[in-house]
Amino acid sequence: MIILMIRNDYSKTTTLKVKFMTNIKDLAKMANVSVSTVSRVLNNHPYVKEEKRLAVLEAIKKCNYQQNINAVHLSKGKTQLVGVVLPFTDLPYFGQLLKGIANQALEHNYKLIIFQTNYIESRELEALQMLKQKQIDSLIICSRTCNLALIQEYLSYGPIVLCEKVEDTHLAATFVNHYQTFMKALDYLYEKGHRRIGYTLGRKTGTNSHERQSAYADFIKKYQLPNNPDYIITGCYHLEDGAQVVQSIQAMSDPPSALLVTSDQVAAGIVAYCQNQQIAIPDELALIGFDNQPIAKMLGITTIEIPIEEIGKSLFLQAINEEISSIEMEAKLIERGTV
Amino acid sequence: MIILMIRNDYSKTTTLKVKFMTNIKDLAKMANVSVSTVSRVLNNHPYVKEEKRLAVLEAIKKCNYQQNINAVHLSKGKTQLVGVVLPFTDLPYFGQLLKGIANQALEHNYKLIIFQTNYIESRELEALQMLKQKQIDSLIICSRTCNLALIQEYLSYGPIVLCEKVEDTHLAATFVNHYQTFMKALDYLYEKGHRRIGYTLGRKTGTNSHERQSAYADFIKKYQLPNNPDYIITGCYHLEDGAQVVQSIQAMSDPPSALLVTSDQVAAGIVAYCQNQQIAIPDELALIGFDNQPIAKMLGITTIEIPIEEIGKSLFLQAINEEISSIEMEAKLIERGTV
DNA sequence: GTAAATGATGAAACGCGTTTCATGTCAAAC
DNA sequence: GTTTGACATGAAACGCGTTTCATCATTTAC
Repeated sequence: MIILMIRNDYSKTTTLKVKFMTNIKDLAKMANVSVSTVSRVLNNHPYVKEEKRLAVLEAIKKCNYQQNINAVHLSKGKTQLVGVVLPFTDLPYFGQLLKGIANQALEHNYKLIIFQTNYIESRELEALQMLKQKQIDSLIICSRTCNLALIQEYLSYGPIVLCEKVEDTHLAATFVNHYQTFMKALDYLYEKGHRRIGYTLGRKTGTNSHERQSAYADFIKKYQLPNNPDYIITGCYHLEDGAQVVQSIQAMSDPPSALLVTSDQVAAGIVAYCQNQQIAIPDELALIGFDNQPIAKMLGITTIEIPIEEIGKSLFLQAINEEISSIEMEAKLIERGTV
Repeated sequence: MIILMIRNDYSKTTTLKVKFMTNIKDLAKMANVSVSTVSRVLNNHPYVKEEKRLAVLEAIKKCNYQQNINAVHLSKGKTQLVGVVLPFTDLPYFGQLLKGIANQALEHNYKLIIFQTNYIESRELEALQMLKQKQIDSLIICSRTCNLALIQEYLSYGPIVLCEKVEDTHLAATFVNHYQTFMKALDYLYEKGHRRIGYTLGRKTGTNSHERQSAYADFIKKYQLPNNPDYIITGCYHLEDGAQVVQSIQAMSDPPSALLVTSDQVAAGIVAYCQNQQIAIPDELALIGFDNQPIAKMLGITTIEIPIEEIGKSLFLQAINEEISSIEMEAKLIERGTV
């Protein structure tokens, strides 16, 4: 039930307020100096006599002055704002990534503006537009659905940083080599005797998914394993998707004996549902998750650790740096009980 | 291991670019109209002859024109930006809240600017400053550590919305009645025969924690139960804090038989650790979580459902509305297997 | 046929800082 | 005693749209 009480009308206050806003010109008058001098004081520039500086400072205090930051932005052509494009804010992976970015932003006195896209291309475009419009100084794209070429068109308006492996471009990026990582995990399962290996993905498209797919393709070619398209299960993002994964496996005549899972969340969902269905892990079904989230530790899920916060940190630093760099982060297999 | 390759220098490009930026004045010249007319076209105002409109539109296309949004902001005194203050971005609760806010922001053509505070007061102050500086039109404070009086000082600069019960003020808010909810849960446990009931909190301070505390105090008074300060365990935010909770309970001579837990995450951590320690749930320890997250469903945790996304939605709507309202959301006990 | 309403359009003011440039002062340098 | 460099300061240009106001052209109304 919702209880609603209307208590006040805000608008009246606003109209009045406007007149009372002091600007730099008023300050100049009050302190008997020029606006230039006020600006110098405001920005801590040298060449202001202590006497005048104090006068300005006093005027500022007296009238509760506050810079209109929009004027500053217009004037400077910079906003100290970095855009962050990410599909969802409620997936732990992106939550942590954002945390890593946010902590650095704080340290460098930048603010973040969030574009939650739900993987809708037009929203990514909006973010790019804002770069062009100079509302943000640079843009971090944590995951995208739009074309790489499109992004490149906007490169001249400010740094754009990606979280995926990009070749031969002027784009900065921090990423893990998902091909290599996935291959390592597959090899590990092979060594452990698995020959029917499946995997789950979030979405079919996207660089990281493609890398995983091509690693898998190379893997089955390498060991001359049969290619079973059923073994690829997409649309797995959340904990609750785990049940569905197990169900679709159960429906197979020749189900996989091991699964490489999108994230630890999904892996946890699988573990839980298997417990429910009395499917023994790892004997009947082996699992490797991704990210090494707390939940993986809790449930003893073998996983691939990805330094998400570190990546976030790196992404941010690239966003505010002129130099374009490409940074690869190392992922690490953490053996626990699900293989 | 990190591989870094410096590929290019961005700065050269920027300096050049500036000269090539077209502005509204240029457009006016190109289309042979006044800047006012260009502005009218840009903003879809009436009273422009189709002929001129087309001329302007063509000029826009021809020179790849893009508004300098900072100039717009300065001129209009609005930014279509809403600030969101939240302590952490990587807690599911806040992730979901943000999702609810973000979805509405999108729908109303607003962007969000995130202030991750880690509960550091100065960062909350920064957000308030940005309201004063007009960088944001309004501010949503999901959780705060600063004084309410401080917030009120900034109220004249724009709407501020809180996510807690506030009395007798000009502050808008959407919240759940944590006192009532907590009491309901306590009563429920009492009915089920529990007399030694403890609870965990994130932090000791904060309105919501206080409400829970005072509900608890009233509860034990009502039933004349002993007041055992050990039964209150603070600092519980994450999954992994669950283990510590169980450990501290195990160390008690007279441990609680039931626990009201901060969040489903923490409850899940407790469940996992209890499984580990072979503590039977609910027989040896009953649990009620909060939020009704997927993990609670997965693990069969009895919990209090809180419509987080709904709250987020409401918070946003309040943020962009002139009217100041106070909206209470209903929480619901969901019985599962941990009581 | 004239008054009134409506449509169109541009000049100029406004929002508000930052930064460059020209000018002036004063002390150290030779 | 004059040159030079460092220190100080203000006027003005600049960044770029939005909006008001005045003006003029058409319609519509009666």
